[in-house]
Amino acid sequence: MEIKLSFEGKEFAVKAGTPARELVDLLELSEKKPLAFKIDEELLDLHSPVRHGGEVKPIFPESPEALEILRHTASHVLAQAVKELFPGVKLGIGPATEEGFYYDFDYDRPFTEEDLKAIEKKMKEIVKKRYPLVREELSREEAERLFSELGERYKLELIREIPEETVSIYKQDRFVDLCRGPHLPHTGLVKAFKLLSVAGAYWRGDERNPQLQRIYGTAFFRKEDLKAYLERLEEAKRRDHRKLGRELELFSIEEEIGPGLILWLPKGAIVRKEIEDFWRDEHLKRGYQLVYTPHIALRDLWKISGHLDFYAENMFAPMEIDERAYQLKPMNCPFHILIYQSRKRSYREFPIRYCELGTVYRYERSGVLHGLLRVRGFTQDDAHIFCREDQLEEELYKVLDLVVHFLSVFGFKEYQIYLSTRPDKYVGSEEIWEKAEGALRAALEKKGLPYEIDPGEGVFYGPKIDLKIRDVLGRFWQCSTIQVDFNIPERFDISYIGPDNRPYRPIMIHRALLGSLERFFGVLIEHYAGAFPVWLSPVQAVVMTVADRHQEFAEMVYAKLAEAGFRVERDFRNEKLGFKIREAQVKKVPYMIIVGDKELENSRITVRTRKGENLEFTIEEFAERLKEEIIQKIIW
RNA sequence: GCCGGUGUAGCUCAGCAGGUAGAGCAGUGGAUUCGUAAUCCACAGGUCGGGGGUUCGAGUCCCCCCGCCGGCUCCA
Repeated sequence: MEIKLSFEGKEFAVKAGTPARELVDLLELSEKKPLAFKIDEELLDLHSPVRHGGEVKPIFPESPEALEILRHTASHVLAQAVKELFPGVKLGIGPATEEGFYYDFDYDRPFTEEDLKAIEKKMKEIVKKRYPLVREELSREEAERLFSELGERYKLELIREIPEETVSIYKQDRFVDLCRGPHLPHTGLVKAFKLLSVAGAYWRGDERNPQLQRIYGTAFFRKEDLKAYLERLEEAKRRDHRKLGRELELFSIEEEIGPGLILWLPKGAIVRKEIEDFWRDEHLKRGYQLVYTPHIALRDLWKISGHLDFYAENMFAPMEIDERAYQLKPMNCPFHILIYQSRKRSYREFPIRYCELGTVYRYERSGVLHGLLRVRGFTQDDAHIFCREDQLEEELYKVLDLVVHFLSVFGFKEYQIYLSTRPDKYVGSEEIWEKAEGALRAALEKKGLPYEIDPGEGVFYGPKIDLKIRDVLGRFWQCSTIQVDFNIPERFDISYIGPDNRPYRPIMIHRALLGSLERFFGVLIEHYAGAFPVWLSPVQAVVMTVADRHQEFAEMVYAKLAEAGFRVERDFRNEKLGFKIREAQVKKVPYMIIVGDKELENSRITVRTRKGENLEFTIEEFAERLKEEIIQKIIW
């Protein structure tokens, strides 16, 4: 059978099953050395047979697809090295990932740091040998025989689940692996790689399965790229909110209090206060009503809401008071529902939007806790919107609009958006799910936000939109979530009176924009590397004297700024100026106001920014600048 | 929860093969009055995560527990 290919406007035909490497000469690419081809979106390495026609795109080391191929081959090199060094080791899987690659191994003792070094050394030898990768196709029986001879029980398990009759394997030197590919032509191209860590990982990600040892690494075509990546890791370490949180005295987590419970220190609390003020103002402006609700409620409330059926494993255990069981709240929704129900509602009131910075407690398994990003007690910037079905789309649009507004104020302009659809375990009719999913989709499209579908990942009570924000290092963090809920209105049997004087069931939207103040704060710290914009800075300016004789003037400068409402501190200590500047710099204070002889003389102040620029102002001019910067929420 | 690592002064860390703790920074006191990232001197500060055990003797060895770190599973 002939297969038609096109490349740069020219038409070619090859026999089905022709190895893709023959295309190199056919397309006259031997000079440029492609690593693989893409034929109509299907990635095909040089080892694989051409089976489908279409537009051919050669993949070179610079192509974005090439890294994935490189890393996949790197994982095979890793596996070969491990098998040679540790006979008896069993292979799991070894794919490329976003940032690198890993391979899972089953071995009778844990791998150590030293093992990693030895493995790396062995890998370098394998790379040096430039072993060609060879692809073979086997029948399922042949493959089963091969891998059972090799004692690869996990591979056998995989083979048994492959629907096709033939499977492919890749060989290099004496190493064989069940693999779909694609791979590099030979191991010699895996030049810049590094093993990073070992960690436990359950076979097939299921905690009922045995736990394997996963070795993580990364690989690039060029040494410079590897170096840049490792530097980025270092940079991420420097920005770690747990480290900065301690250094800048923003928050702390104390063993005596318990894991996952946050103390907001004064410097962190002021940042939170600014965020909260902004949040409340924006909500009130947009027709939200502010509410407050308790931290605990009778267990029965959680029965009605369904949380005990669907969410019990995430809730703190009940406590008994006056012979009645109470539980800490993991969510705010039941309370908002009861506020809704506190009197009869009319369609004229709609939409009703209740918002609350509500502190919730969720039991998270000990191993998942992480600084501010994953905690057991946190404050959601929560809101519940009650509306009619015909208002749903409009309300969702407004919520999206508000999210984008909020996030961009903090400097987050890029998002990954996921629309999660109906899961296996759900309440409500299929029809209503479809309607809600449609409304979410329409709102996203109207707002012009690109999104992906996350099938089956919705919460049991309704579909949702999750929004992940990209920080300066290119990492994504989930904060915002917008969920439609058809469960709770039903369970609480809430209603409103329509124009025809008959009761109707409202639809409820459940949404958090920043997600939780704790997590958002953690992300912000890392995003700004602790150097907050002026409006958020715990200390906006420090007035520092050069010598004691400048104190009087400095005190006046301080008083004026403090009276104007700025967060100013005094550093009149008997220390050298350089010392004071260093300290303010380390604390990431945006403005350092220097008062010495010169300033006294001409009644102006010298202002050093934390970026190192020197500016000169009258006090009034500087106050004006600060004010503007705060109002505009300027980021620098 | 699971696998691996780790836990010494507020912070960062040293403490070799078991002989009853050390540095820098921070803190306190003093001297210095010095203009853009660390002035000098002195002092104080630790039940070495907790409990049990081995030993004449344990920060160092063994066991149990707790926290933290890297992952897995889960998630705002």
